[in-house]
This record gives sequence, structure tokens and C-alpha cells, in this order.
Amino acid sequence: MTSTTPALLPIAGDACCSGAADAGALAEPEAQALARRLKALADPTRLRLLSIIAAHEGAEACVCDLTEPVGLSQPTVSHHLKQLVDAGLLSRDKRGVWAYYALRPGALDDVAHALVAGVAPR
Amino acid sequence: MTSTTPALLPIAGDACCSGAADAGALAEPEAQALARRLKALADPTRLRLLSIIAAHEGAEACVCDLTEPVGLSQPTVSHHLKQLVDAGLLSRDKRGVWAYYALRPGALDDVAHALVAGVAPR
DNA sequence: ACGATTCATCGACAGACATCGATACGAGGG
DNA sequence: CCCTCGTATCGATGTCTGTCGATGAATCGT
Repeated sequence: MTSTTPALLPIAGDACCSGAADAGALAEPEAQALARRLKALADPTRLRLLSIIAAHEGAEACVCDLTEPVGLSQPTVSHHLKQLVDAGLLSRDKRGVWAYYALRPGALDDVAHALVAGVAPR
Repeated sequence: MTSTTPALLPIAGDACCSGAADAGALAEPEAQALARRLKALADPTRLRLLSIIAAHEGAEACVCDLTEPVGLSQPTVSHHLKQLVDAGLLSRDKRGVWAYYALRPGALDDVAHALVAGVAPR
């Protein structure tokens, strides 16, 4: 599916004059990049994980602090945290046996801004 | 007023308050509601549809204007548009044979604000 | 050195999702 | 009245995703 980009795409982010009638619209690479970050956020469990971490002491938490509030198994929580780290929303700091996760400052605002500015640039 | 109704749901029970340290964190209903809107946005095709509609003449477009730019079949585009309408991000106005879709003003900002304010309330 | 604890990875399974072709609905035009 | 055009819906299908139990890797205390 969509393995081969059928139509050429001006990946070179030239801001103006994209060429088609949908000038100024999101190009596919940008849409995919933004969708990838939004997909990491579009899950109630992951939203709660972010929120719990943000509200936690020191704005960081280890996995064992998170499994109980969300009521899921430890592998599942680790899986969700990995998604959030891969999306650049969380940072992971392993100290000894514990892995402390913390919100990356500005990451959420970055996504929110990219969403509004990317879709409705005027 | 952008009518930013964060849809703060009164958490019914919560009587147990099992001493969780996640006080002030997103509750499940709020997380589900926000995740539902984000899920509608977490797709490159839908992001492009929104963007193309926003950049279109008069900030509205019919289905026949959208199938070609995104390179998908008409039923698929209709399906995506329905998702966006159901999420409250698009409005649908059927005039004659054509169905015109337009961005609902403030809907995107609403989601962006709910995201930032909901996860990191302090 | 050994056992206990914390976390990540693996394999599997159910459910959700994106996509298509075919078809049904509704409005205009001959 | 039929025929065409634009749209929505339906059924099918392949892929992605969330979840779990089991297992492996790394670290700390005794």
C-alpha cells in the first residue's frame, strides 16, 4: 500500500508555488511526519501516561509507577512508552535498575503548533 | 470566544481514590474523548484533506475536488471525510448534487489547546 | 556468587482500520 | 420518463495495533 509514491512529490519543501490547485497544502512527507506524531498521541492510554508522568513528582516516573494507574501489564506499558519516546515526546533516562521517563519540554506545544500551522497556514 | 469547551466530564465515582499519585491527571473519559479527536487527525490522508480544503477557493471543497489530489478512490475519500465530520472538524453542506466540506472554525485550535492543557495542566 | 527486582523484547492473538469494487440513492437534463 | 453524474453506503480483504504471557538482559543487595 502506497509503497510506490505514484505521483511525484516536491519533497524539497519549497514553501510557495507547489504547483497544483492545492497550493500551500501539506505535502505527503510533511503529512506523514505529523501524522506519525499524532498517532502516538491518539490513544487514551498514552495520553494518560503522559499526563501521569507530567503530574508526577519531579515530572518523571518509572515503569513501575505507571502500570498500576493505567491498569495494564508491564510489557504493554513499556510498549506504549517506547512509542512515545520514538515520537520524541518522552525522554528516557536509565538510572540503575529503574528507567525514568519525562516529558520532553516543548514537544507537545510543537505538535500542537505544527497541527494548527500545518493545516491552516493562514 | 472560540467556545473552547474542554468537555470536562464530572468523574462520577472515584470514591476509592486509591491514593494514586496521579492526582490531576487525565481521567479515562477525557482521555478517550481527546484520543478520539486525535485519531481522526492521525492519518496523513486526512491531514492532507483538511489542508487542501483549507487552501481551496472559499475554504470549501466537494468530494470530486479531493479525490485527485490525494490519489485515492471516491469511496475512500468519502469515508475519510465522514470521519472528520464525525470528529467535529469539518462541516458538510449539500447543495444540489454536490457536497461541500469546510473546516469548522476553531475546531483545530480546540484540539490543540485540549492536548496541551489536558496533558500538562500546570 | 546468588537471588531478587526492574525493564525490554518476542511470539501470538483479537480487534480496529484503510482501501477497494460494486451498488444504491438523489438531483438535473434530455 | 429515462439517463447521467456526484455521493454515500455495503461487503470483502489485507494490514496495522493493542494486549497479554513468557523469556532474556542488566543491576543491586546480601
